[in-house]
Amino acid sequence: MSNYDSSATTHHASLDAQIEALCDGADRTYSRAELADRIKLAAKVRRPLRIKLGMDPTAPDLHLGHAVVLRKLRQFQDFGHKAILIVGDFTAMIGDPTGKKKTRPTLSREQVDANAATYLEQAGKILDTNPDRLEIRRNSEWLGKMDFADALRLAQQMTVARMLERDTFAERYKSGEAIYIHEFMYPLMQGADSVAVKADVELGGTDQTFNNLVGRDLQSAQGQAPQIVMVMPILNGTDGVNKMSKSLGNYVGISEPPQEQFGKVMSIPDAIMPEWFTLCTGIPSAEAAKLCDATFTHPRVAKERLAVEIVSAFHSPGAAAAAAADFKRRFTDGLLPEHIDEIPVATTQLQHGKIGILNLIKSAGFAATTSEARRLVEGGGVLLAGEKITDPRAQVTLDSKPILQVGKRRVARMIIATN
RNA sequence: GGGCGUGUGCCUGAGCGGCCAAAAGGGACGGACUGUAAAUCCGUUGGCUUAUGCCUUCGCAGGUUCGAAUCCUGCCGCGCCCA
Repeated sequence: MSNYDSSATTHHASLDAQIEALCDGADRTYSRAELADRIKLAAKVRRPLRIKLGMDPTAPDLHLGHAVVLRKLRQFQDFGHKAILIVGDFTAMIGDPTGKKKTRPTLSREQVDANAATYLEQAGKILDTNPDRLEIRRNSEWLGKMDFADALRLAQQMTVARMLERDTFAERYKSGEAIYIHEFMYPLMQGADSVAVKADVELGGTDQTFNNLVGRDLQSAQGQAPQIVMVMPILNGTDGVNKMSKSLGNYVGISEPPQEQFGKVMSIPDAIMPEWFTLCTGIPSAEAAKLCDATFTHPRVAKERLAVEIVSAFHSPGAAAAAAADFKRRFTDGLLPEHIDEIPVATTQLQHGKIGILNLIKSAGFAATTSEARRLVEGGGVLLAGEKITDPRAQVTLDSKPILQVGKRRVARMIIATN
C-alpha cells in the first residue's frame, strides 16, 4: 500500500521522534517512559516490538471508531514493528461486559473464519498486511486448551474488589443490573492472550483500559516484561453525542460507498470536527486547528476537507472528489444525483398498468411497511417525477420510468421489470 | 431456600378494571429554515390494499369479569433483604 521506512528502528537519531509520533493522538500510555525504553531496547537488539490488538469476530463490520486504533497500529507497523491481531473466537463466547448482551452464542469455526476474513479485508485498508508485519492468531488456540484448574489459577490473579473498580462493573453493580461471574473472566482471558503472544504493547480504546492493564499483571506474574498499554480516545459518532457504534446507527462504515461516507461526515456537528480531524486523518494538528477555526475557514469547507480525507483513505482521492461533487450537486444545488439506480417493479405488482404509491415505495425498499409508506406520503416527503404525492391512495403508472424520491436521500428510477 | 419488590412500545417512564394502541420525555423519521452543522418550529412514530373498521402488543401461560396493561393463580427474568 503506502511506503514506509522499514529501517526506521535502526536510526537512533529518529527514536525520539518515533516515540513522539506514536504517543500522538493517544489518550494515555501506561507508561510513556516504558514505551520509550522498550523501543530503544528493541532498536538496540534489532527486534521489532509485538503490538497486540484484539478483534471481536462477532462484529465484522468496521467503522471509523475501529479505524482510530487500527491507524495507530499501522503507525507502529510503519516504524518496523509487528502487529499481532488476536481473533477473539474464544472470548466471543462471553462478550466484553461493556456491551449489554449478556451471553453470546458460541460461534462455529466457519462463522469465525468468515467474520475474521471480512474483518481482515476491511482492516487491510488500514494495516500493512505483509506477513512480516502482521501476525494473526485466534485465542481459542490457548484458551481452548485450558481446563478448569487452569481457569482457577487465572482467577486467583484477581480480586472482586479490583474487578469492581472497572467502571462498567461499578456502574452496573450500583444501578442493580445483573453481573454474571463469567463476565469477570473476560479481562482475565484477554490478559492471558497477552501472555500467550508475549505482547510488548497492547492497543485499545479507553474502554479497554482495565482489560489491557490486567494483561500487565498477568505477564508480570509469568515473568514476562509487562506490556505497555496505549489507549486511544473513543470516537464520537455522527450524532456527536454517543460513541460511534453500529447499534446506535451513528457510524461511518469503512466499506461503505464513497457517497455514503461523504454524506455522513458532512452531517456531523461542527463541535466534533477537531476530534475527527485528529483521530481520523493524518492532517497535522496546526493545520487542523486552522481548519476548525471559523474565522479562518467556513465550517462547511472544513467539513468537506474532512470528508474528502476520510473517503480518500478508504477508497481513493478520485472517489472522494466524485463524492464531493455529487454531494454538492444534490444537497447544495438541490439537484438530482448524476447516477440514479433503476429499480425494476415486477409486472405482477401492476394492475391495469398502475401501482399504488404505497406499494411502489415499498418495492423500492424506501419503507418497510405500508403504514410507514403512508406516513411518508402524508408527511409530504414523497415525490414522483418531481411531483409531490399527497394522496396515499394514488395509483401511478411507471410507463415514463419516473424518478421516485422519498425524503432527501432516497432516490431511484422506477421501471417495469422486463421479463 | 424464605420474604419483599419489579418486568410496559426503539429507550427512559406513567398508567393499577372500561374514556388504552397505551401519558410524558428522549431518539428516529418527514417537512420548514440552513452549511445533510447547531438552535428553533410543524407533523409522524404497532400492523393491515386503502378503514367513524379489523388484527396484534403492556415478561410467559392460564383464570375471574360483559370488559384486564390494570384483579387472581402458576411459571420465568431481574433487584434488595434474610438464611
